[in-house]
Amino acid sequence: MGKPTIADLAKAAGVSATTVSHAFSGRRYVDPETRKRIEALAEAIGYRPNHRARRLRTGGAGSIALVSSMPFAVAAGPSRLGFLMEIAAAAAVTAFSRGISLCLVPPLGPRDSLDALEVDGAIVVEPELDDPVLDFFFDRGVEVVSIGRAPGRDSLPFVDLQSGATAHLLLDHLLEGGGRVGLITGLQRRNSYIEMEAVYAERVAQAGLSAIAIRVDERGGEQAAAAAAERLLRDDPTISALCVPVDAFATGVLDAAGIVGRTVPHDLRLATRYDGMRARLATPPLTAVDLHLDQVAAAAVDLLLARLGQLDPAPTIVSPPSLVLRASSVLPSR
Amino acid sequence: MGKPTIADLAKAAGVSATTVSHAFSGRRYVDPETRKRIEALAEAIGYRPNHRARRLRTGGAGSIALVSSMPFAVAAGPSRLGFLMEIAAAAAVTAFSRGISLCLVPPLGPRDSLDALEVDGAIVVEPELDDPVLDFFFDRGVEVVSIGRAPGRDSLPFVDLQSGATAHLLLDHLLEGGGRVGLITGLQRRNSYIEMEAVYAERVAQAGLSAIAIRVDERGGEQAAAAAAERLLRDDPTISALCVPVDAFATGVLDAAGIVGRTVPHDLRLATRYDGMRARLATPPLTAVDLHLDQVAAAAVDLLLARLGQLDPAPTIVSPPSLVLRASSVLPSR
DNA sequence: TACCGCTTGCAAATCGTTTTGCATACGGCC
DNA sequence: GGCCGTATGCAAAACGATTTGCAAGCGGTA
Repeated sequence: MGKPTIADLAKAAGVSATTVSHAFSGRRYVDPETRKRIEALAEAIGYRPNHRARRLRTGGAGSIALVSSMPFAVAAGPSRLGFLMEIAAAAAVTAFSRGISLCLVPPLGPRDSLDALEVDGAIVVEPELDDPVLDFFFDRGVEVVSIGRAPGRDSLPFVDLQSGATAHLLLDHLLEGGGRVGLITGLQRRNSYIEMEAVYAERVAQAGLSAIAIRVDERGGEQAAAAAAERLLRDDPTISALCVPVDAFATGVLDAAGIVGRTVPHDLRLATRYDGMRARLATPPLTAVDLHLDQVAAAAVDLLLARLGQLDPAPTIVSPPSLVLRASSVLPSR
Repeated sequence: MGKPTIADLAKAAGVSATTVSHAFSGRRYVDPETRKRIEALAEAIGYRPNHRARRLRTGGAGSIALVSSMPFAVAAGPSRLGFLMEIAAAAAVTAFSRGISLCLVPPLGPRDSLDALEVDGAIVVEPELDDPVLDFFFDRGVEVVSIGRAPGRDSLPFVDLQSGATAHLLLDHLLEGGGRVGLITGLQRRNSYIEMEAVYAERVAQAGLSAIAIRVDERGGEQAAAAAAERLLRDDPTISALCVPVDAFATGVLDAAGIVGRTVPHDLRLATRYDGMRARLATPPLTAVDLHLDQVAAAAVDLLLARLGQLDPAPTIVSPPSLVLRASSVLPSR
């Protein structure tokens, strides 16, 4: 016969299933001695409550989804993979410590392929404007929080990536080197780009400089950025620094700089946003921002659980972003 | 009132719940016209079958786990993160295309934190000898397959990482450059290390050379490898090439080479296994092996589903590993 | 007419919990 | 002794689907 059920355990302990249930849940008083006996017996016969039955009764799936709003692997090498996966790893750890599991959800393909998914809530990473993935979950009545504000959806709860502060860190650093500073963001309308562009416009105006900002389609990856940067650098030789938040774009720019004969950082200073392997291993290594993604991920999980009523709302603390200076933007002092 | 149930739909269509169920599952004939009506009505009232109820009845969780047998992030930067996450991304896509979802499971911490996990099966990535994670799932009666053979568990189904072939590719390439070739593997007993060491011993013997092989604790990461390599290179200046399967170790060796004043590839040729971002972005870029992890991941998902009886066993094809030559092991031809 | 087989549909059991409403026992109090 | 409140436990009703066994309708055949 199969796994022992609550009825088996009840029979063994000489009580009813109700009492067993109460003994475990504590929702009603059970004689301590009875409870002890039940617990010991449960251990002995190897009883474990059936999740499926419990969930049918109580509702709730016991899991949450982590969703990328972008293709996992863009054609030429995984672009946001590092970013997403660093979050995924941290989120999985936090989720499991809270007793729920984490489903990794690939970007929306054909609608129905996601029909199998059953989760209590979802975390969407850096949604873009009118992101279809948000509608998808809304339709299903699934609670959603985002990492990074969702443009055009002010009511959606989110964990702030503090893109404004990040933008200031990067741009101030590049601007204080003097010269003309350009900006390369993504074509998609994500909050981090929007804030970055706003701060850029403001700073450039303050400094009395003209803006040089272009957008590249994320799906083009490194190559698209390299091509765009090459054009930009040829058109405008006065550019002395570039702020390139997307790390894959930044390494593309590095290639472009090589092609047009500019040395980084001497002829072109460069900084990016996400401080991942890409930034650290680039040649030269890229100045970047520590976004504390592990904390962000943990905060997102807790925020979601709080909204689901499974956790008391206790705001997790996320450290402010901090600049990590590297050779790509720092001229060696002589 | 809540979401429509099968009873609501049945009433609306003027049939019984049974008929509705059969109309969807096709397990028994229903009049095509009736079925049409049911389907149209389902769409109209927004009926979607309740997963929880279905699962209680049929058994099955509708999801599988992907498990790392190592800490996600080892102290000094994610070492195997790239490897694991590349698999995770591909596995998620394949799993969802098969109508099941993928849970990312952090390495075993306190036992009970995994109690929430409910999956039909698990994929364990490169288990080591006596890996506790395997026992954990066996205890729970969860079907397991591994990526890379599980040492000491010959009966466990697995997707071959073709470590023998990989070893031959790397070692033959390094050996044909002449000189003495050393090997740095991991202390943990994973199949890929074991096979690599075996092939190494064989090849070195064939060539009439003496073996220089050391093992480094994976948990020490890049630094530990750098320290070990530095010692090795100082002790034995005749070493002309190193085969370092762990990518994080390989970049550590790169550092060590710099410290002892060796230029790669001129004074030391270097090759690693996993062709990830680390290998590609290192300076110089590292010769590596394309393991076709996307195919491996897809094959693992399908193998698991086949074992669960949810898929007809149709062996997925995994391309043989292929060498990716890069500057770390190829002397510029003059 | 009686019988058979085929098509189509329904009622009811089942999966294993949680939870509600009721029952029993018992002690204390007037 | 009668009454009431409290402590403890049980029976039974959900939860929403799947699946089995049975039956009605119907045409064809002997």
